[in-house]
Amino acid sequence: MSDNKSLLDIRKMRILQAIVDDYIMTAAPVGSRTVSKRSDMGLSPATIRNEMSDLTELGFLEQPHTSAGRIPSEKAYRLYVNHLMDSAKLTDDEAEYIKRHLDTRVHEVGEVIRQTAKVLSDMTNYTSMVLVPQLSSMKVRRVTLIPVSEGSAMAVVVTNTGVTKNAMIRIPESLSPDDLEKISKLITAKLDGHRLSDAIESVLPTIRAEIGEQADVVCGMIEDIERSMSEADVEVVGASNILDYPEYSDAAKARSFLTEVETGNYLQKVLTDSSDVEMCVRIGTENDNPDMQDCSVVTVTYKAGGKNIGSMGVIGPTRMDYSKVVAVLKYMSNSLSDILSKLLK
Amino acid sequence: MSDNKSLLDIRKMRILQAIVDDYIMTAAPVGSRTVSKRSDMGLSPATIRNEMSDLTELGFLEQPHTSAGRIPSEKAYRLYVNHLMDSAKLTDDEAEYIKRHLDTRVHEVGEVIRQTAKVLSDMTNYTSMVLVPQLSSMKVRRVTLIPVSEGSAMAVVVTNTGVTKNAMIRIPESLSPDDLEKISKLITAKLDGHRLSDAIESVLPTIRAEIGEQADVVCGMIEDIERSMSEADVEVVGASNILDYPEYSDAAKARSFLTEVETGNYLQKVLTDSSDVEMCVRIGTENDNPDMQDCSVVTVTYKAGGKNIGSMGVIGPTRMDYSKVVAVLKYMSNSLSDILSKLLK
DNA sequence: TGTTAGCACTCATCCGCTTCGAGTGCTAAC
DNA sequence: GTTAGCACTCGAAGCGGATGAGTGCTAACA
Repeated sequence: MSDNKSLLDIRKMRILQAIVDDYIMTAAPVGSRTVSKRSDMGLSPATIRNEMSDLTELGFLEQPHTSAGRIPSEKAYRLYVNHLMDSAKLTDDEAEYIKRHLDTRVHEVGEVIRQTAKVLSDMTNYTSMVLVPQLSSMKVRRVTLIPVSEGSAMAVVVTNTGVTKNAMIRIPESLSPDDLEKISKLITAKLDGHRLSDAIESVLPTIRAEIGEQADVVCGMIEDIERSMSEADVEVVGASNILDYPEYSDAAKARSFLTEVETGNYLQKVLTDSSDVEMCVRIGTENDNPDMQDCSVVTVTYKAGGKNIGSMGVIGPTRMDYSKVVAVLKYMSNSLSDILSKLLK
Repeated sequence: MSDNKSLLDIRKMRILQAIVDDYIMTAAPVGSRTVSKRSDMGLSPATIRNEMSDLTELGFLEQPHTSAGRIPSEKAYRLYVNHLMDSAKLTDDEAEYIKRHLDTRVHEVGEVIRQTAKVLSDMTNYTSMVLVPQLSSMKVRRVTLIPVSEGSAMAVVVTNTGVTKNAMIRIPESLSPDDLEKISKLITAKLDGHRLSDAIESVLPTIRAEIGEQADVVCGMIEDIERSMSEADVEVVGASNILDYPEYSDAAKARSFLTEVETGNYLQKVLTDSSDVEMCVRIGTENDNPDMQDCSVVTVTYKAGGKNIGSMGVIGPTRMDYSKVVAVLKYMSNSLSDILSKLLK
């Protein structure tokens, strides 16, 4: 893994970097001549060729056929991401663009998340995804049950950070609106300050102990609520951007990508799995979903009040502009964290 | 419009029907030989050719080039939809499939709508869309305001049919949770039995008259709520199905279709515009959105308690299997109406 | 010993050519 | 009114040579 770097002398690394840079831009196999001209190393194509031959043998480059140039392997992208790419800063224009489009006057979390996803997709021209802040990590401040019809109610949970989520739950038909109001107050009193995920273990026994008769009903509701709330919501934008890239000009390939994105299962999995890693890059077959194995996924986390509360990411072809994507994501992570920190008091 | 029919004798109509049927299946220009064989009219290709020549002159057929077959024009699809197609019944298997997948035990409206969209898309292999039942047509039963953070609250509206919707609204920072509870009860009392859309005109003045001091605050909230609630929600499924059809093998074309579907503006417009027409078919340029002018959109309404409360539809290439789409939509409209009528008491 | 010019070789792509065949439209005969 | 026959059109597919980007090897050079 980290051996990769030591296997290569500086010259090989610079050549590899030049090749990856070029391939990311053009999507066409890169020849020795191009590298010789582009990299200002003052080496002739012949020399470059020798080095490229070595790089191929080492598994960093691949040859579509004898007389084409070379294209980077996944191993090359991995090295590129870890050591080679110059971590680009955003231009002033880009930073300005983000500032302008992430409207800080918006006062609803969901709206901010949607804007973030939109900006992310617009700036990178790849598919973006943002995990809506997850309740499980926050403390409950209030639970409200609203009667909807015979046997069903809507449960609204508000957290200490002001994030809300709601779900329909089934209730015994015998409960009156007044009963629900009482139960709301009871549950709020009991859960206030606790994490929902902890509630099952720590709070339910107390309730059972304190109120004899209807304890089962109330506990059942809390379990229902906990179950509904632990489902992750993901905002996805720009799925169709993938059609701009020649590697997806094959309709079947585009289709399987888009279908996977539409269902969102894998994206959700990636985002929740990475929601405690500041930055994470999955390249090609590092994705365990077969339909995503010629994509790369880059994710970052975002915070509120110094604590990770969600993550977001970008999906594109393995030949994506990692440097730009990383720069945009880092910037956006900070912006979103700032906004949410203010918004969530 | 209805002249179209009278312009054509029965034989021409049958030939046209055979051509459209064939083209819908194959997406390839249809030649006289094929029609002669497929339609059991006992006519030679030469005769068919004469008729096809007439049909071309009348604007029902088009010729990609001299030596190809003919393809139906939009005018032909229109005639086909209005008069020609045999309104297929679903097979027992298909009806069975729908029954099995529209789980009537589900007790949440949103879930039923999502299932409906999924089934619609799976059965037709086109893109489906379902308008979530709109509050504006229903009567309010309860409005609940839940404090979320300084200055903002969540408003949850429950209607007489048990449909719910919620929105974040801004509130004066001075309001306490108790104030909100009082206001909730006040608003509920005032709006109960009224349509939200009527509330502005009929109820606001009463409120202003009755409670002097905080009337402005309350009325402002009601207006906020009314605004949020009147936004239509659409569930879209199967956008990537379009890539299965050769007319969208061009990446640019597929892209503009998918982008339009992703934003959903046009779909929402179509569904709301058609939400009082039992069935509506828009063929090609009958769509006023330029990106959708080689699609067709078929919509139907659905009811609860005998009253239209929403609509759903299917989007595909102009060469879509209208007969099947219409059959599926009609069946689904009935199923969904039944389910919702029970669900919404 | 590392670098480079030179050169033969490979192979996808392009272009022009031909062939093929599906389909038309017209005419003349039934 | 219908149909067989036939010349004609034109895209699609197949073929062959030219093109050129790119390689790998060798031999000479600093």
